[in-house]
Amino acid sequence: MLELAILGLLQETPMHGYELRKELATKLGTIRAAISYGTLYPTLKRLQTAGWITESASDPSIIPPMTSKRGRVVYKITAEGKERFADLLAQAGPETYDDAGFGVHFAFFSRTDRATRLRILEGRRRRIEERREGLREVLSRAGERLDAYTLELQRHGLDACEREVRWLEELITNERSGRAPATPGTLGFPDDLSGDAPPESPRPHEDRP
Amino acid sequence: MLELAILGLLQETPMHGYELRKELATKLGTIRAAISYGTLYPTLKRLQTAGWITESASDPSIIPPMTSKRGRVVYKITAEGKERFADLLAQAGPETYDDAGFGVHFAFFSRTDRATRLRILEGRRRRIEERREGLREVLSRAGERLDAYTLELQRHGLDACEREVRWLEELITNERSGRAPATPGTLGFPDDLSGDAPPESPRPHEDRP
DNA sequence: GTTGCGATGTATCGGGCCGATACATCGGGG
DNA sequence: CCCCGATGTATCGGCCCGATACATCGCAAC
Repeated sequence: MLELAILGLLQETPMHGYELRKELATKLGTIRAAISYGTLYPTLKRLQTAGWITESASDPSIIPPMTSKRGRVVYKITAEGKERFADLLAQAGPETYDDAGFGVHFAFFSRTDRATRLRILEGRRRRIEERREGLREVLSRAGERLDAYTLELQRHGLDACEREVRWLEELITNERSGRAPATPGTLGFPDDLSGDAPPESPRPHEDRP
Repeated sequence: MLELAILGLLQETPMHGYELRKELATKLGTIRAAISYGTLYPTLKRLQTAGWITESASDPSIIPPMTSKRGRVVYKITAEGKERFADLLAQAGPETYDDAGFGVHFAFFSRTDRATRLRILEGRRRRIEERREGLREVLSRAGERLDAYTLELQRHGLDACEREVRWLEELITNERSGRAPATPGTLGFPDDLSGDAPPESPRPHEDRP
């Protein structure tokens, strides 16, 4: 999952590890607070070995450099890396629909075509609906088997599920009618979108005044 | 974290692995769908080595047994295990407040005293508030840097944070006034609650009709 | 009746990700 | 001048996951 995120960010611009971590944190703030270095550096090494990214010494004219040994390392995506990114983004395994997987895919939706977006959105909805049904089951039939706190936890979880299903449903409706999510601002990254990018949003309805 | 959950469940009744997994799934359905055996069995081994639990051959008179080799293994908590459980439940490290950690602690709140419950609830609230502030920051100052989908993800996350803070606030208020969570049914497990158990709930207000 | 299938049940393996830790440079305030 | 916080790269032990293998039980279909 992290692989996809790194490839996605490096597609926008080359970066070094520290920067990557920060961008990851803001882009995926909902999913994971901040990626650990104990994950990041091994993953970068892995991607490098696979040939998806290359390591290049920092250009001293651009970045105020650490003047000597062990200077910062800038990572850059390769052509094969871009292919890999597209593959990962479009293919849907079961892990595509868990919390982390879905979040990463969603965060890069602007780099996908509508069909893929719909497929992922619907898969995620199905997943959450299953979770929801499981919780309803427990709440209805195991009312006396569990204590008050556990029940409260389940109720809160059920609520979150129902809320997410509604959210997904709205997104799916928007996709089908050819609208981007309800965002007042403009789209970022008008650079190299492949496939059809979502059109400007007409802001269907206002729920956060 | 799993250690705490296992100890908690085995405190109620001895069980074998398969059963444990199912109970774990219903008790922590909100947190993790189902624990992997690749996690469960090594953890059981670890707990056994540490002396928190013991392994005993299944009693054939109770459980319809698999008639021969590799019969099912029933795990039972030890006195040291109960101590360990109490320690884990009451102590609060930073991991106590992340999603999984908080969920497990909360699920066993009926085995804690009110002071501990309040401490954990407030720690969790603080954690979520920090996440919320981070998201607000990103949404306000990075409006043009991120694309519509990423922004929508952040908005949804922010919404979930605000909702959880409200939930926690309500729970904290209830705790302070000496009420259990708003549950219509009775408390389960009136067996060996240590410390002060939360009293019956007067169902303060109705928000899920 | 036997055959096959789904639920029950125990166990291992490779790999992803985490927190803790170590080490090094840089700019600025006391 | 010296220390401290931000920047920056890297490793290690450990938790947890998905995939896989293997074995038994009850039952229904053929």
